[in-house]
Amino acid sequence: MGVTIKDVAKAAGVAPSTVSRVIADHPRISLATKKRVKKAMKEMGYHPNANARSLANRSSQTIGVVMPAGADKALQNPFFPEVLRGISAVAHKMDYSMLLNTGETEDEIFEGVQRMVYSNRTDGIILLYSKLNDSVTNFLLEQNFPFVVVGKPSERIDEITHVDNDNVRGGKEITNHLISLGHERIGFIGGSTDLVVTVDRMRGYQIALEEAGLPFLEEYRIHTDFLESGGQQAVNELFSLPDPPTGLVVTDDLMSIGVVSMLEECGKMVPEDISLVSFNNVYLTEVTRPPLTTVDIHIYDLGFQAAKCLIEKVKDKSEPAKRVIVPYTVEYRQSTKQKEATLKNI
Amino acid sequence: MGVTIKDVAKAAGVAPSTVSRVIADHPRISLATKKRVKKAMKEMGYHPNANARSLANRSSQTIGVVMPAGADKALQNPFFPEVLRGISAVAHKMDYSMLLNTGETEDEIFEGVQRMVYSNRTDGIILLYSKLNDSVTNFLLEQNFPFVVVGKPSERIDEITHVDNDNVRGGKEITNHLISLGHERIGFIGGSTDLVVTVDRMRGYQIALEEAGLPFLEEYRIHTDFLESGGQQAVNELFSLPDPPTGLVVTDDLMSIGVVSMLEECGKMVPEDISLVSFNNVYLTEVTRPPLTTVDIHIYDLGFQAAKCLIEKVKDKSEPAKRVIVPYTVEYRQSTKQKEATLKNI
DNA sequence: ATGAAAGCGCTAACAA
DNA sequence: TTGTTAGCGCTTTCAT
Repeated sequence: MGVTIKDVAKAAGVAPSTVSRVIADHPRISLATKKRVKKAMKEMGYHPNANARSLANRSSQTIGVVMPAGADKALQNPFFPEVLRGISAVAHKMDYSMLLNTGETEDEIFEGVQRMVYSNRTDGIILLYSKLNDSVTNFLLEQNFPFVVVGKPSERIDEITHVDNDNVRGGKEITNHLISLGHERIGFIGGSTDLVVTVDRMRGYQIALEEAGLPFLEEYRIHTDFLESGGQQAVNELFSLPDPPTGLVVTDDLMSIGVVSMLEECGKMVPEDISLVSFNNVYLTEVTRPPLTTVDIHIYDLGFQAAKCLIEKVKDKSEPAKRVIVPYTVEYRQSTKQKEATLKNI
Repeated sequence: MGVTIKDVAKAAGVAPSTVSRVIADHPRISLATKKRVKKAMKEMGYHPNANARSLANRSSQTIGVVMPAGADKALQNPFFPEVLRGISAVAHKMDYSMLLNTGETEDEIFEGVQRMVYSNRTDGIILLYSKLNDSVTNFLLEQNFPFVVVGKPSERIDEITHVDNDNVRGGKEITNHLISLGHERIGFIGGSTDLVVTVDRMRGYQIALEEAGLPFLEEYRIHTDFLESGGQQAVNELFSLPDPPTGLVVTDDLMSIGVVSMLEECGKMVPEDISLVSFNNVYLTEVTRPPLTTVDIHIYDLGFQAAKCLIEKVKDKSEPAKRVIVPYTVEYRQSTKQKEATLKNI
C-alpha cells in the first residue's frame, strides 16, 4: 500500500539504510545524497511507518496521559482540557504523540495503564492526579517505568518526579487574605482527603488560622466529592451552626460555583454576607457572579512542565527524580469583602 | 528485555505461530495447548508487543481523537472531557486505545492529523468539531481514511459518517418554550457562524420565530467567540435597543453563564427580567444560579456513538456513511419564566 | 559516506 | 490442529 523505505531507496539509487539515515538526520551523510533522497521522498509521498520505527527502535515517541477515574461529573472540570493543552504543546514541539487513558473505575484505569506500559506503545506516562495509596503509582514505580505526576505524590515523594504548586503556601496566603479582611470564622470546603491536593490546601488554611490565633474547628470543615447531593446538606449544616463562618476557603472553582449558589439559595450573599476564596482560576471564574477571588495555579504550565520533565526522563532514564513547583498567583476579584462589624457586637 | 512470543513458544513446547493463535483467540486450536500456552504466558509475564502486532497486522487498534484548534478558553469546555468519556467507554470495551490531538492553530491540528494517518498509528479518527471548509475533513476524505465527525459536516454530508443531535429541532423547541411563556422579543447569542452547530441552532430559532409570526431580526442576533471582550459590548448594545429582548437563546452553556453575569451586572435579572435558554446541559448548569433551562444533548452518548461507528467502519471499510442522531432532551430549570404584561401595556 | 544483512516481535500463508 | 517460513518497514552493526 504505502511507499516504503525500500521504494525510496530504489528510486534514489541508494540503500535502505541510507534512507533511514536521512530520516534520522544522521550526521555522516553527504549533502548530495541527502538532497537526492529527500527529493525522492517528497516525490513519492513517503512517510515513515511509526510502528516499524517503534519496533526497531524500542521507542514509541508517545507519552501516555492518565486521567483520574471518574464516573462523570468530576471529569467535567475544565482543568483537564487545560492541562492537556499544556502537555500537548510540548508534545507537539518535540514530536511526541499523546495516548489518553480514562476510565470509570480505578480498576479500569489500572488496566489501561498496564496495557500502555506492557504493550510498548508509550515511552512514559503523565498522571493527572495523585491520591493516597494509588495502585497505578505503585505499579509504575515497581516497573521502573518513566512517569511524572501532576500534583504531589502521596508517598515515596522523592523517588517520583512531579510538578505541583505550593498548595500549602497557596492555601495559607488565600486564607490570610480572608483574615486580613477581618474574617475570624473561616470555613473550609474541600474534596476527598484522599486527594493530596485537598490535604495540602487545608494544611495551608490551618497554618494561616493558627498563626492568626484563630481556631481550627472540625465543624468548620466539609469534605465532599464535588458537591454531590450530600454537599448541599453539609453546607446547610455549616450555616446552621450558632456561629457560622463569614469566610470560606473552597478548594476548587467548580465547587465554589456550586457553593455560591447554595448560599444564595439560603439567602446568604457572596460577598456581602460571606466572603469566598477558591483555587485554580478556571476561565469560568471570570464570568460568574461574583467573579471569584481565586488562586491561579497555572494549569497550562503544570501540563507543560510535566511533559517537559517526562520527555527528559524518557530520553535519559538516569535523570533523577525532581520536583518542579509552578508558581501560583492570586486573582483578587469580587467574591471577597471586608468584614463589617456584626450587629450584635455594636 | 521483555519476554517474546518465541520464549513463550519454547517454554510451552509449541511453535510461535501457535502462541500467536492463542493470543488472537483463533478458533482452530486445541483446548489443551491453549491452556498450556496461556499458562506459560502467565508464568513468564508475557505481554504482546503492540508495535510488532500493528506492523504485521497493518492495524493499530487505536482511534485518533481530534479536538478543535483553540488558543485557550474554547477548550475549557466540559464538553470535551465528557465526549472523551463516551469515546473512552467503547474504546475500552473494544480494546482500542485513544490517540489525542490538540493544537493551538488549525495548521498545528492539520499537521497532527497528517501524522496520525501517515504514520499508521491510528485506524480511524473522530473529529470533535465541524466547521466550514475544514482542511482536515478534506484531507481525510481524499485519503479515504475512516473517520467520523461529532456534529454535522458542513459539506459532502452524505459521504461522511457523523453523529449529531437534531440541532434545528432542538433550537426550535427551546425557542418555542420561550414563546409559549409569552416572550415575543427573543434574542440569539451564538458562536461563530463557521460552526455548523451554531447555524443549525439558529435555524431552529428562526423557524420557531417565523411559525409564531414573530420577527427574526438581525439586531437581535449576536455572534461572538465564547464571550471574549467583544461579547460584553455586543450584549450591551443588544439591551440598549429601543425594544430589547425579553428572552434569549444562547447556544452554549458556558456562554450562558457569562451572559447571565453580564445581564445581572446591568441590573437585568434572569429569569425575572430576561428568560434565557441554553444548550448542552453541562453539569455546571445545575449548580449555577439560576439553574439553566437547557437542551441536554447527551454529550456522553455523542462520544459513545461516534466511537461505535468509527470502529464499525474501521473493521469494515465498506460500511456506508451513516448519520446517527442522538436524541436530545430538554431540562426545564429556573432560567425561564412566564412573561408578565409590561407596564407600558397596561 | 554508503551498503549488506540481521533482527525488532508478531502474523499469516502454506504445509504437514 | 500445529509447525515452517517469509515477511511487515525500519534501524543498526559491521563492512567497505
